[in-house]
Amino acid sequence: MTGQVRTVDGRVAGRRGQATRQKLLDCLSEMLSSSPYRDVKVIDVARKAGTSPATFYQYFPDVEGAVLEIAEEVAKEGAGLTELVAGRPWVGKAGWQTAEELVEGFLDFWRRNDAILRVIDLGAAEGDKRFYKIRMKILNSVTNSLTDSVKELQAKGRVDKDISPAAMAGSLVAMLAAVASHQKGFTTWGVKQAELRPNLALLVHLGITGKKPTK
Amino acid sequence: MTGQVRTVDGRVAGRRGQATRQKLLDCLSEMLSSSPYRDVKVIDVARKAGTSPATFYQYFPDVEGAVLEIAEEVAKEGAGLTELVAGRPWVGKAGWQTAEELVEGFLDFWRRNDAILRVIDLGAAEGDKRFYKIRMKILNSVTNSLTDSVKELQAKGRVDKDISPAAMAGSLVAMLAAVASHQKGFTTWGVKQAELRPNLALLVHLGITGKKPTK
DNA sequence: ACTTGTCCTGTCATGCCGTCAGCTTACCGA
DNA sequence: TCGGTAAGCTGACGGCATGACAGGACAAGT
Repeated sequence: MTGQVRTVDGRVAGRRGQATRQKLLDCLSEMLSSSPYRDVKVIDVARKAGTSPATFYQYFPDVEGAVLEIAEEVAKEGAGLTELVAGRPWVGKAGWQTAEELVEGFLDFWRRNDAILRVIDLGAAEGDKRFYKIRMKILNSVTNSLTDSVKELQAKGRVDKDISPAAMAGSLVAMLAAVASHQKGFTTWGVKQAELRPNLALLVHLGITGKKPTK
Repeated sequence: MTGQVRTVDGRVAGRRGQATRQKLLDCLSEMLSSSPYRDVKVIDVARKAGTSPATFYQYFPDVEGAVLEIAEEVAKEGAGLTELVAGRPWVGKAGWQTAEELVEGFLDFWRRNDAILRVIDLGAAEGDKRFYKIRMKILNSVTNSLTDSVKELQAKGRVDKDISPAAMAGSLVAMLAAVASHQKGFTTWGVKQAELRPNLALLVHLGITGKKPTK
């Protein structure tokens, strides 16, 4: 498990090579934000990076391979989302704040990386295991924390025994992800961000604790 | 607004032509279920339909054009989802049943059409207005009904005034759509359908009425 | 059989894909 | 300073999908 970056044909990449590789990744990332995934061509990425298509194929097997690379990076960042839930309280005013900050943090993360997350989502929905795994990695950080929170509340008798912590957490996280990826849609449809976030927080709070929050 | 089906070059299609066209749509539909959208090629669709690529281009400008066609059909079917909410009660046991049936109906609809809905979702998320419009058409049928339900309950004083009906309905519908499109994901992850549906119904009920259901 | 209009396909220019051999560049030890 | 070696890059090529066109096949009416 060395951090060795290798080319497709097995050579180890040096300083220059890594720079080129990174530049290709950056350009691909940018292209994903500005044009449909389906239309992203190797030749365009290469041109944008000021290199040739052949160079691209030295570092990545194909476009999807490069996308997976970017996705892994985002997944690493996403692991930090656990902080939004782990060890936070779910009672009283503090509980409401937990819900609010979770929503806030989640939506921001999604907006920062929306292009690549869209592609991950599609790949996962289409049944590609690699993308599915990455999606899990990102969402699990929050889902698992939320699942634990529910279990804890159940143990204390504050939440009904008959709800499934995993299903509840998964549903809520799926909701956050879906709303996040259609944020623009909501706004053009007439729902303002200012209305959206409190509502999501309310739903999260209701789902986890089963009670209305005390603001 | 005649129902006239036309070829790309303007001629009206006859019986035989319409049959060919429909066959191409069917084959495309099938291909979308079995392979990633990105990899669907005109030549494959044509081969599967027992015809030539040139024929495909007589009826559709490109793959996306044909996909939009299929999407419109699904949107028409989706309009019927209003029935799951319109005029249904949200109090007592009947309220719980409304929530359950909504979840059930929604998930079934999604599973029946998951391939095309995935593509619509992607197109919408990528900012394509045509796909966005279609997505709205499908989701609005439910969202608007739910929005009305919330407004009604607010008018009766049964729901807090400070929640935005549109944001709440939109969030819940987005959740249903997201969970639906990752149904397989949930199951391979260890959450059973039998757990998932009641949880979703619970969340819907909580979101709309603000109260736990009486089962 | 002939005509007319619909329907399909063979073919072609174009452009992207993915690979390879071979050239250039950087690093290093003598 | 000077090769030697490995990293890094690219031109060029066969292969395939695209999208356009003209012309052949076919059904229906006369």
